[in-house]
Amino acid sequence: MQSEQQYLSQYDPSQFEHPSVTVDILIFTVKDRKLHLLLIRRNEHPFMGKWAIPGGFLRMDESADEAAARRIREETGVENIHLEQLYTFSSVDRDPRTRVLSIAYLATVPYGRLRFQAGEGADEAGLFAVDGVSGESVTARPEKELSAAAGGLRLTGAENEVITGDDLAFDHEKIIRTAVQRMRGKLGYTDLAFGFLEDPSAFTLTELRIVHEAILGRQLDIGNFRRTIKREYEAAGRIRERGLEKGGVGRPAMLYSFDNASMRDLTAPF
Amino acid sequence: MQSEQQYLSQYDPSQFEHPSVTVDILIFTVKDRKLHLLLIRRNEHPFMGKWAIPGGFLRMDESADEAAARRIREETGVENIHLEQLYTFSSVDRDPRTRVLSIAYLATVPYGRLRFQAGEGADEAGLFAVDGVSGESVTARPEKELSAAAGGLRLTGAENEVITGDDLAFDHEKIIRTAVQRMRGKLGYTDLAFGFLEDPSAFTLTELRIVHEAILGRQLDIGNFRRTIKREYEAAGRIRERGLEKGGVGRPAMLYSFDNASMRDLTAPF
DNA sequence: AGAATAGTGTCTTTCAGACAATATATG
DNA sequence: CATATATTGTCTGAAAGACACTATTCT
Repeated sequence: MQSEQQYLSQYDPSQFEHPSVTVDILIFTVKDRKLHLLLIRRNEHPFMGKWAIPGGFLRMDESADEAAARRIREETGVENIHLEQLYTFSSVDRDPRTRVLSIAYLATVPYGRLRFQAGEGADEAGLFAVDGVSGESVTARPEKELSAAAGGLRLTGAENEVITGDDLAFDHEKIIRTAVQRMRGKLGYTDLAFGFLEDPSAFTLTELRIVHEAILGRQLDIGNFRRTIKREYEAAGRIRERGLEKGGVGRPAMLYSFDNASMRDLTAPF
Repeated sequence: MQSEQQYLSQYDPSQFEHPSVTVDILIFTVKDRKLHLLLIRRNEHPFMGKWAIPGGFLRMDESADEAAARRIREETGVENIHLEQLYTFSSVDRDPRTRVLSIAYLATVPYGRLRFQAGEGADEAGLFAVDGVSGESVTARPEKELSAAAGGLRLTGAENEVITGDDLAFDHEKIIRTAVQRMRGKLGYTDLAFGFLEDPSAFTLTELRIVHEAILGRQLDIGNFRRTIKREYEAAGRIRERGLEKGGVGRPAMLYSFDNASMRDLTAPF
């Protein structure tokens, strides 16, 4: 009988064929009261010239979480932002090169911290406003066919350039739709919105509301929003008053601070 | 300049090292008013003798969804059951053999349809009642360390055999906890519970409530449960009355039918 | 004063939880 | 009738949504 030691020393991982694994990161931010997504234009085959979600191959010495954090650092210079796993896309034919799995991550970045860096291949990067993901098409499985019409994703870039699913590489339209739906769904019972604040230690409730409105794609009642947030967060001691805002037009707002370390993740469930 | 055709024909997928990818399936069922999980005892290294979530390597010609469906068919003889992706576990050291990613799936199977088949390696299989997953530890990221104490997972098998995290292979304790939490979280706003009904075209509201209670691990108020279900499902035409139950003790219950095809999945979001 | 923004209060409806009461079967 | 199960109803308090009102700043 073999011991576990012996077994491990003789194990040959190359006896089976393995798929490639990439990590793709949906980098979201809020700018001009709207939800935006960072895409890069591919300058290589396949899908040369199309827009794509930034990503890269998973290295053998890093977990998917680590790979996602590394790629977002390389792509945007940003560190320590909120990052959560979204879904693993695995259709056999999703990449024409060979079998490629994609573990998709969702990142929330304050706009002020975003720096577009010329990527490795000097890719062109673009921020696109996300409109027209149907509010309720909460019904489909990500990997099943989502009719492009229903839910019609619209992305609006600089100089009002509008792109649609056809201008995206791979199955990235499907991935973007899944991500937007997930964000909307989780907004209400997670701390997702705080990841977009420029300064979580000094923000106004109006700023927080604007983040919520950008994600949901609709206006919220000012009074009801304040009441709800205060009940959920201030009563529990998770946000605190930090004195009045300085400068600006109109009545100065109360500043609040949120302890980023207390961010609830809720990645898998719910 | 190379055409896309040329590029693809010259692409060599073996230029990088690739991780192995497995699909693990958490097969849940409801038996004796309790949530149960199917585990198999490993008869090979590594973790020989420990209990594990059934799974297998992803083949190059199948998606992860297909692999999960295939494995559950092989393991239990069951087809056409509800299956959803849970999370992809990717820690570098989670498998001592080599780098192995696991895409975890969650399956909901009516107890009456479960058939234990002697697996490929004639593994011993066991159904374990799931107790003592802390109701609220909704705070952690699945891949981060979850203190084994908090949430203390307890699995009770045949003849009251109790096993804990130490008796499980790999990081499977973490995966099981993630799955149970996810089920609880999604129970309220998805159709998850219907996947456990022996006959979705003829069930009573009491049967449906027992499924909810098993998943949540606590009793529910009978009247309030009925009211809520009827509002959510009967008003929307998603369940229908199908006449009275026959036989049994006490007042016969109304039978309802649920159209399985209308199952809302909500895999990724929410 | 007027414009702009922040913040409070009130009314109504919806809904969840606790719990009581009624209905219909079997033995 | 007793027992068991199913089904309906009632009361209360919490919370969401619509909307009106007040407060504080700047120009």
